Amino acid sequence: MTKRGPTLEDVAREAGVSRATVSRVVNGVRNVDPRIQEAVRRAITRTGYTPNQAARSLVTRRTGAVALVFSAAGEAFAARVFADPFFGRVVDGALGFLRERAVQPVLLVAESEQARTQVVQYLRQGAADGALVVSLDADDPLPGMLVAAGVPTVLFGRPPGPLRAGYVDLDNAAGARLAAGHLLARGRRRLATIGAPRSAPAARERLDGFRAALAEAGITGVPVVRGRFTAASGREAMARLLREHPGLDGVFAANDLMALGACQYLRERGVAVPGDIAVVGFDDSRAATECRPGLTTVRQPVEEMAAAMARLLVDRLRGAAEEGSRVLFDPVLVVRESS
Amino acid sequence: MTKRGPTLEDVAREAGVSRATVSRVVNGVRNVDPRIQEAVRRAITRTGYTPNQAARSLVTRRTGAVALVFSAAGEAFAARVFADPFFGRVVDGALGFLRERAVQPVLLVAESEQARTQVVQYLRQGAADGALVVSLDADDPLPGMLVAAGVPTVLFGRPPGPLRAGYVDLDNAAGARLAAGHLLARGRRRLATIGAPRSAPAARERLDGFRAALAEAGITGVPVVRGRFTAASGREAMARLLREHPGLDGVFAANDLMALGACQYLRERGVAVPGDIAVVGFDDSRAATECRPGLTTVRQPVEEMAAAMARLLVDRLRGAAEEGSRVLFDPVLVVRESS
DNA sequence: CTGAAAGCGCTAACAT
DNA sequence: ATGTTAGCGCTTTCAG
Repeated sequence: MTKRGPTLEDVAREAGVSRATVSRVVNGVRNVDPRIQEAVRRAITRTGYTPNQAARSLVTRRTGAVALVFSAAGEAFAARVFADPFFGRVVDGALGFLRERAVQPVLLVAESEQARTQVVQYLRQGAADGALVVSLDADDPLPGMLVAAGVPTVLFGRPPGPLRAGYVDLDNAAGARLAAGHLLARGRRRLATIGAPRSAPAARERLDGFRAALAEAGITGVPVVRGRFTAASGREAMARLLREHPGLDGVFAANDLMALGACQYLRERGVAVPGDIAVVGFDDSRAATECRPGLTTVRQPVEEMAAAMARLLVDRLRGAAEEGSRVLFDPVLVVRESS
Repeated sequence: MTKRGPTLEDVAREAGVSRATVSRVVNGVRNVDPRIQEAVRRAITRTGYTPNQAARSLVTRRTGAVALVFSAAGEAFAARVFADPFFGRVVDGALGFLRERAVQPVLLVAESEQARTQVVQYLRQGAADGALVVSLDADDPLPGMLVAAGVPTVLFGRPPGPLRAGYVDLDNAAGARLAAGHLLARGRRRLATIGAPRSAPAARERLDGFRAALAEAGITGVPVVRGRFTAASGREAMARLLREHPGLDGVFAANDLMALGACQYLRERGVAVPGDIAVVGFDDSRAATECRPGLTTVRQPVEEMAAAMARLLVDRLRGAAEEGSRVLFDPVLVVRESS
């Protein structure tokens, strides 16, 4: 049923040369007479030849593609992933880097156990040369499965345990310190935090860093309510904080979306931001700029980090980087109106 | 550098049978002695064998994967795609269907001309068996390029011209009529619309349908301001409408995100929704339920439509469906608080 | 029910 | 600088 297109053989015959020569031209190998190159090129356009990737991969053991895998369990996973600007930034960052190098990025979504198995199988079968993995849970088995399957892997965020995989990460604790310092400098002392599920390592570092910084300033017992990285959960968390700790004057949220939800809630309740309560988010995503008032936040250079992941992987595939290479980024405080 | 794993040959030797037999077992062909099957299975686990997809594809001309392509030009395309709940719903719908059939979904993003070329090349080289395409612009060359490259293709939305591709679509005009009828029934007569770029066919049908329905009720000259499908553009459009047509009592937006932006703006300006101005959106995305007040909207069953696309493609790959098959869905009005 | 053998289309030594 | 040749790992007739 699939009509087979022209092969190297056909082009070779058309151009009156051997398969090998055509292959050389196609792959841009030097040492081919310019006139013959030209003839081959014409034969290629005349026949409408396209290399067969399967045949090529079979011998080169390469595909020229790299997978970008988003992993986490849950209902309507894609709908949630696509609702969070964070992932879009990762995609933009990785794509920008890969396109330039003519590496084809393919996005894979591992939203369930079945999906995880399928994704691992797909990659272990050689559908891509390596994987960039963004996993949301510390206990996600996917990174380990990929590494065990021999797939060159680079992670967003330090893996919870030792793993033969490279990674790119932000100094989350330092970012949290920036947020803490800012709130303190603004004279806020009755602080609270909106956290994330315990399984999210980055968010955990943020909260720990925040509390550590406050502890150094003599402030302890900072309340935490956990959200799920969504604006809706930020609202709920804020509602609860307000109920249980009426005297608050400052809130630090583990990401912008939750900070946004918190701001919305406060505004609806007639609580002034930053007048009554100052709010600081984390990420500097679109949500931060679209928030009214503009959200003060800790910038995480997601696009650059994703590009760094891609670079790490590409270098490693070329043999130019170690298996466990890593790159750390520094956060920057972006002050807007919310605090 | 890539360590090559065990091959069929290795498993065959281990099990004391021929390659052909192992292949039969792996591919679930009947007519294999149960005892031999068992022996082969053990040999497979013992050796840790995984089939090499390239070798397999080379002979079968199949990959077992299907591409889901998002296409449209623009800066930070992925960031925008990921900001719109619509795409997440498409992904969830398609993935749900494909997973069950053990077809691997791979997401491809065509955000620039270069990307388009790369994507077409990738698919024409046989990296996937077919493509599900969600394209935002009527003048997007990608669908045509894919069809010309011989890639079995199914589109979201009717293609602007004749194309040997299947598609799934919503009766957008009917949806717009529902919105119009609802606003009229609510006694609204001074209506306006927030549209989308002229290049978006679906949005165009919505506006045309809306105006046609109003014309039947004797209302003409309905103002249009065009947005870009984003909440921010919805705000701007609403601001302009309010400025230029102060007496409005109802607005129909071509998607929920823009309706959401409009509601936010109205609220900030102290205009009551639906008291002063009734608002109707389109899609019934998450944005609709998260909007305050809840957004009245025309439901588009995106997940089902995406699943239908996947079914169309899979059937066609099996030879069980025609090249140009199509499926049409009916919209449903979902009344919430905004009108 | 199983095995032998012929490729699928391509790259990469190796010759020339 | 070009051609010849030997596979890459798998499926699939075709015999048996």
